[in-house]
Amino acid sequence: MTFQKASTMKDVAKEAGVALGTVSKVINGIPVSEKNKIKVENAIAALHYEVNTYARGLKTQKSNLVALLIPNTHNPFFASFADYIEGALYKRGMKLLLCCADGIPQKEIDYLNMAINNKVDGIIALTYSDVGKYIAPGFPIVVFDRFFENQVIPRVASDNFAGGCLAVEKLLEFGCKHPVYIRFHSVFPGESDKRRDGYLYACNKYGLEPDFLDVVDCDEKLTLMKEFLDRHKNPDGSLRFDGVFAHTDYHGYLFLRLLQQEGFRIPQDVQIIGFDGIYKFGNENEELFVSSICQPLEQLSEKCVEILIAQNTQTVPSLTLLPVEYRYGGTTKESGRPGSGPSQGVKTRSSS
Amino acid sequence: MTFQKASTMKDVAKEAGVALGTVSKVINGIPVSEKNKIKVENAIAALHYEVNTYARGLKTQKSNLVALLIPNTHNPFFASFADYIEGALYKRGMKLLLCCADGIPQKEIDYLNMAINNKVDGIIALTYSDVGKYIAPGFPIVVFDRFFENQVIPRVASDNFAGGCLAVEKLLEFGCKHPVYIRFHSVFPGESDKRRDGYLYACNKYGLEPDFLDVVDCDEKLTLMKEFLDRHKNPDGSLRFDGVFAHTDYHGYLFLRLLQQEGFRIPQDVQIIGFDGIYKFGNENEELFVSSICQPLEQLSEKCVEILIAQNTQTVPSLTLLPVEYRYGGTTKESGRPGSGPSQGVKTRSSS
DNA sequence: ATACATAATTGAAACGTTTCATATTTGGGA
DNA sequence: TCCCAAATATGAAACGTTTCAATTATGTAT
Repeated sequence: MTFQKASTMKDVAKEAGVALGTVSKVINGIPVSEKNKIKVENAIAALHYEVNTYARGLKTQKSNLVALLIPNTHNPFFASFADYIEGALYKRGMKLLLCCADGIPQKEIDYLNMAINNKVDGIIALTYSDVGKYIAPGFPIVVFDRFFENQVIPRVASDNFAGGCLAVEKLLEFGCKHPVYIRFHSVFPGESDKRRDGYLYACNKYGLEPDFLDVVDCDEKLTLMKEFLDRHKNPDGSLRFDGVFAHTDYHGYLFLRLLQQEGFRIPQDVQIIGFDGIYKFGNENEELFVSSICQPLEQLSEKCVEILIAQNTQTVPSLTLLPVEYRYGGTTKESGRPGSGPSQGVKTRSSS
Repeated sequence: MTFQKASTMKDVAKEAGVALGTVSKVINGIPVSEKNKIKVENAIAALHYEVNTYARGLKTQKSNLVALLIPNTHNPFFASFADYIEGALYKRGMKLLLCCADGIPQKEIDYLNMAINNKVDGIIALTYSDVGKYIAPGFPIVVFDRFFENQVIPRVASDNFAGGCLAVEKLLEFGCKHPVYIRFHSVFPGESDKRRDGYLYACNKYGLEPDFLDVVDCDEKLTLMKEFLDRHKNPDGSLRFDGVFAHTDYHGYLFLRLLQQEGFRIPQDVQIIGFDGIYKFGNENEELFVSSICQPLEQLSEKCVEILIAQNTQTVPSLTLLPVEYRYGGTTKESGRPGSGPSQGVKTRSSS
């Protein structure tokens, strides 16, 4: 268990009494006579030989390293995404370089260059800037949840449009007559813009009047929500809407609190459906913050890795959409759930 | 912006009309005549030269890579820790290899070896197994929040003992007469065990009878809590405790819900203080889940990186404790806060 | 103008792999 | 026993850096 001097393939070759090339073959699983294979394996064990990643990388120009470029891991959505990506890579013997660019375009570009310098085999990006513009054509990359002009780069995302429809349909199913949509969006376009399209489509389909708050994200979210709320109050104090489709669970949760502060009961007076499927404490056996259109984050992550790797050997679809699903989170009037809490079993992920 | 053929130092030397060694000096910031410096810089720019990490690593045996070995990033505590570590490394021009071992000892050891094989410059570990046993003496490593026999490895943690005391003192300050302690612990020892010691010490100091639920973590947390609760009910249905110090915010939150389900009001009937300082949606401008003894996670992360790097050149303290602080999270009766919510400004981290 | 100390530059060697053209071994058939 | 094709083994070259001993340029004092 000591790593005193770090033995090399040359040492192994000498110890085993074979040539360098033979050792290389054994290490890389290339057929070799049984006799020599055993000699080499014994020598490797005896010397605690470990492949030197740098020497190998220098020759092969492969690293088994993938850079994940995301804004941060404080946000539970990104955090879980990172975890699933890590797992998907680990299964394949690959490693994850974590790059948190805080959503700052310049930092995203810096990281991109750093990753390329470090000879990563590929990049999975959830960025605000159009990273495609800074990547050599053909360099393996997958973009998650974002939409850019450059159609060349493969993208993976949830079916946000279907999610927007589903949110409306669920609200209608649970008895809503007037679902509104609330959104604070980034200045950069993204796949999630389709949630709005889905909402609008569903409104049209079911003969509803679209009604929404859709502004650029800012620090005055509460003020804007309050104004929206006030605009929708009848003279008698009642509301002119009874359902909310929030662009994200977080927005839904903010609105939930505001409504509660104003004395409205959730879900009795107003039902809320968010988007993402964020669990409290990041624990999938916990409650959701709000009823939600849940993104299949684990499958999305798996897909990202799959497509990243596949593009080395084949052409991959330029857009892959995975289906979303509605899940109860306490803010909807589901039949059989009179506002009661969810599961009782409390399994925890490793906790601090 | 094309990376056609990836030029080398030799190309740069030729282009600039200088020797290889001169190019190397310019790249590594070693003094060179102004004239040559300019020639080389121009050539580098002209050829879009980028250092090859593998060639460099092969010579220097340095990678500027640090492995972070944690259970996962779903848990917001670990997720934020990872983010801060990433930031602290980025500031120093270093990169983060993210290793999520799910708290499985064998996986932790596997990752450890992988990291060493990949010639990381150091490891920051938040593990369950005693990784020190699998590391060559002298290999740069910092252990966060864990306590192992092997005193040789530098450890960083919050002052858990002081935190345990502080929790009791705060509960007393807010009017509690009988604070209990709730904990579901790992089978592995850790620095956080000191929270219990702090609780006991404070009980003794203030003449209180210690009273706690302290069992190994399992899936029956709710059942055990319910039993604990029932054991502490008076014949009239009132409780024999009025304050709870929960080992983590999560445990505090579970107990909070249970108490609420049983009809107790928080904080009027029972006050709760957790530990960690977990924000909803990982957003530090959001609410805490419960009032909490907060770990200074950003400073802790910075300290980990600092100590990891320092040990290359100097002896570092074997244990570094950082102070914790109490923060209001809605589950305590603070003067001036009659159960009202916290801040109104809603700044968000980059959100999906 | 010369000598000498100092500063700057040079390029071969080495880091530990993989690759591949060449050499050696193997064993089955005559 | 001998030959030959097929299978296996060999080790030099190359990957792109850094390092360092040797060389050359520079500038100062005489």
